[in-house]
Amino acid sequence: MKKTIASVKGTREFYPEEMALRNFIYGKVRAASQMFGYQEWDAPFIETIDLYAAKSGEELVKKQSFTFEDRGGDLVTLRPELTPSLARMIAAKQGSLTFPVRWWSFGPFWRYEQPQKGRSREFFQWNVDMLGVNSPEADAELIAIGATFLRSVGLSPERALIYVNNRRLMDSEFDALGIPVEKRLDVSNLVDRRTKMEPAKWDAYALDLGLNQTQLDGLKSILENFDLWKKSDELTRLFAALEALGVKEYVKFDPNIMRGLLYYTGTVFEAFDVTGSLKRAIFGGGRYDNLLADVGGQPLSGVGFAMGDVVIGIILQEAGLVPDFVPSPADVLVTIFDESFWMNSYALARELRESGLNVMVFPEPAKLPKQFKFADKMKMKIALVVGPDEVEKGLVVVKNLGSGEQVQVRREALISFVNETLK
RNA sequence: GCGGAUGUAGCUCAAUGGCAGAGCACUUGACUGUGGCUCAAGUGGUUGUGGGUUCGAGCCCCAUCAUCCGCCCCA
Repeated sequence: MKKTIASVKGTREFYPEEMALRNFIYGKVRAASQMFGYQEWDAPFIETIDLYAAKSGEELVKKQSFTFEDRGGDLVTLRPELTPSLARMIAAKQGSLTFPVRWWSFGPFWRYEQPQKGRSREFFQWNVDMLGVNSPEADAELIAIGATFLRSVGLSPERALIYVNNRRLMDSEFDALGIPVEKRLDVSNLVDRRTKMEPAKWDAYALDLGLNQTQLDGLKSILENFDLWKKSDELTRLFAALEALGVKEYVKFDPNIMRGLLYYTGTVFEAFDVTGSLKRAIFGGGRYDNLLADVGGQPLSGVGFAMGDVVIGIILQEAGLVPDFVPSPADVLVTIFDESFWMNSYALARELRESGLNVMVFPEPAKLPKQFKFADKMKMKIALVVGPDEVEKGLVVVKNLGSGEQVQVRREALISFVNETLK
């Protein structure tokens, strides 16, 4: 190992190959968002710690945020999530914005966690939100955007599913069991852990939280009742809308989906890779009714979801859904025959560029085999040679690097010939 | 914060406590106007770092750093 200064723990370096994956995801995310008429926006990457202290969980603020003192002595934080910034920005212009607001964003976030598979300290996240409409149909639209994205990257419903539940439905079920309001958070965590714990231990944990045996049995029957949604008007309307939107096959009701965030009040949903080894959610979101009022705005209901780039990137790669990496964005290499023809090649490259082609010229005279080898490694499609014979006769050699065929073309016909070859 | 594993050439990895190696990649040549295939030669190392044990450490011991996997947490 040479002595090099290491990158910061938990960050990722984007070599061109990784950058291509990031841009692939960004392109699909943008397409899905824009297809539904959402506007792109962004917030500051650094915020005061107070913004998160108000509403985000204590764990997030105290242990998982990159927080430091600026030169003026204020505590600032690299943003760990976007929603508080969204709430502030909406609240600040609440009187002048045209509602419903439909916004999407894709940008960097930081969380000081232990890096492992599917999780890094610096990552990109897609956020999509609609504010100003409170209806199951609006919830369905957000879910449809997520499903549209999954479909667009080639993840079929056999591969990825969105599980849906509703906080209000669960609350009324918990009421019926006589589970008091102050135990809701504990029960919520309990439900979240059900798939991670052995059944006997989970039972013991439940009783330990203060549930009695009748409540435990009742809870279990709720969590195993996949027809429970029929009791909820909201979910009945949600599924009708999902069918009309053409994404119903991606969505399943699951009473076990709770989501940790405190601010969700109605519909909640999470997408998972059904077959893969990765147990982490692809994206997740839900309806939040109180967020705007909590940051000082007028009460305003919203619904949204977020997707990190790390998990979806791994899934797409493992599923072979990432397009082949093309090293060079240029299709054409102009070789330099020798020093006396150097400027000749530069001028030829310029001429081709001005016609709209992406053209790379070898940077200096070198042996032709070396230049061809370079073009081959960069997976370029065409190499051009202008040597003494060609200049004398007004020709250019066009070599098709895929087939190996090469022909001499009159210089005046070069651009149309190259364009034809590239088709 | 806790636990497990791994650090040797640019990459993937070998090497009973006894001369630090292979494949791929790279450079050159076979081939002075043509890449992929083949063959040959060559370049490339403070074995993550710092200590210790030993006649002798890539290997054993201690510490430390980094990476990976899992737990916790997951807004």
